[in-house]
Amino acid sequence: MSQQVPALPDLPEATVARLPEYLRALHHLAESGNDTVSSEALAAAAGVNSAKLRKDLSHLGSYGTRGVGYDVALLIDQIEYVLGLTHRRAVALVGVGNLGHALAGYAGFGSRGFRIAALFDADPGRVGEHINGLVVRHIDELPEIAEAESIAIGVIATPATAAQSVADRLVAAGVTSILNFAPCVLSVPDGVDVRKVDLAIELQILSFHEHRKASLIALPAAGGLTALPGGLAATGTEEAVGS
Amino acid sequence: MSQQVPALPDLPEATVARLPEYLRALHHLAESGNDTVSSEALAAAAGVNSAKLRKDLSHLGSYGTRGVGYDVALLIDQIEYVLGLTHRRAVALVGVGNLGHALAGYAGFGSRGFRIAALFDADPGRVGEHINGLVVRHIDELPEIAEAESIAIGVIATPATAAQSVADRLVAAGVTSILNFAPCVLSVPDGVDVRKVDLAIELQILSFHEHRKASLIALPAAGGLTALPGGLAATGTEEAVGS
DNA sequence: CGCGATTTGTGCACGACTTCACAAGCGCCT
DNA sequence: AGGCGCTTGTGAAGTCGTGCACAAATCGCG
Repeated sequence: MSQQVPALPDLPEATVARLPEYLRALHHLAESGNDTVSSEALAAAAGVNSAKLRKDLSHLGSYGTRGVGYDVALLIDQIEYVLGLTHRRAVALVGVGNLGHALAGYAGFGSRGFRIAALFDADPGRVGEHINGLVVRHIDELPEIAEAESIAIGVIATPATAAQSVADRLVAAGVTSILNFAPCVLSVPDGVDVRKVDLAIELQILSFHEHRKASLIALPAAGGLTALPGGLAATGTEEAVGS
Repeated sequence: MSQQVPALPDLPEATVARLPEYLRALHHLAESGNDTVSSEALAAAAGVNSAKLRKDLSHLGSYGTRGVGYDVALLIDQIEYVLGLTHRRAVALVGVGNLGHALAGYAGFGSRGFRIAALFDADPGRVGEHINGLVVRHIDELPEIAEAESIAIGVIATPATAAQSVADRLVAAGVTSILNFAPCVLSVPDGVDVRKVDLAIELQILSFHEHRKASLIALPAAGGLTALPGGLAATGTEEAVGS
């Protein structure tokens, strides 16, 4: 018939979340001159288990060669295709305060498939400011610019109080994916994806582990000993990069 | 007989990751003058399912009242205790570039249990700079300052090339939790926790969903299309969002 | 040409997390 | 006091993700 390759396999979310990590590791390997890589080596570079990596890659059709490994360049193409990175996606950044300023200047976006196509803010005092070669527009201009630049992804870096309203305006302007840095829950229509990054939450999670570690030390090996699975004590045989 | 408060229950990781979200929602409710809240209402405010919320809270001893709900103030205390937020934790921030600068000025840390106690950079040109009331120190000073300030949490906002070396120095200085913004895998000894935030990865995950949505629209019901490796056909069939 | 070394792809069992559904508990009203 | 409505806490079932272990496939070499 016509096509062999499935258009876009339904990938497990967990796999999707790891593909970018593999991609980064692969680019690194390619720059180091590697043509092929084994699942073991790539897994180590990406900080995961090799079986998991093979299963992840198998979901997207598997282009490895048994006894040899994966072709680095081919795998890069594969993953970039699946992630939709075959062209640069235009991104709108709303909120040019402290964090937004930094995001606007972050080189990592440009080098990994994205182009910040427009900056917006609601504060007239900020409109007109030049950042990294872009001029800050007023948020009222969002609809036209989103249309003109084919923007489908928006980043919210405003205070939490403004975030929902900005999200609504982004959606109205045709944005269907939002990355939210504001510490609040956004409600959006079906079909719009939201991912959230909350810096304080990350620290609070670490704080929990600090607290737990401290309390474990405070309570020596006395009575309880509880349900600590097997001998988590001193397993010298550690090799995987922990995380 | 003796202990009223369970030392520290073993919480599922997924639960730990949601507790900060509940906490934020609770603070919001408290400011709005609510004394009690039902699991349904709190779940909505935190963006989760109410059964999940109840199960999460039940893990930490459950202080709800049937027929009424949860006491907001009590629950805040409970969660803050479990997360180890009963005192402000000192944080060291390494790397005062684009992103580090923004993080140093981010008010959300201060208002949610953390105190940025020191800024470090390796670039002598940056040492001495004042940011938000703090002076940037050279990274060589890390050991003494970490000791003096009892710093157990470190944030890495350096380029990827420097991140592993910074992590090693943080660990050597007694840091046991690291929040890593550099796009690379860190390897650390057992007992040290690492969390990673990669801004480009978040966008790439959104990009995948964009790609999938676009391909679903492009393919009404038909089978596959899409050329793969050899061609990487520059599919001009991408969205046109504004329609 | 066949053999052994190597590495992928995957069936399967296990564990973690989610969701449903409901009994048990609590306060309020009569 | 007793019943009723509301809400929590949780058993149980279902879903998802992980990791092991091994057969299948490929390459290099004698």
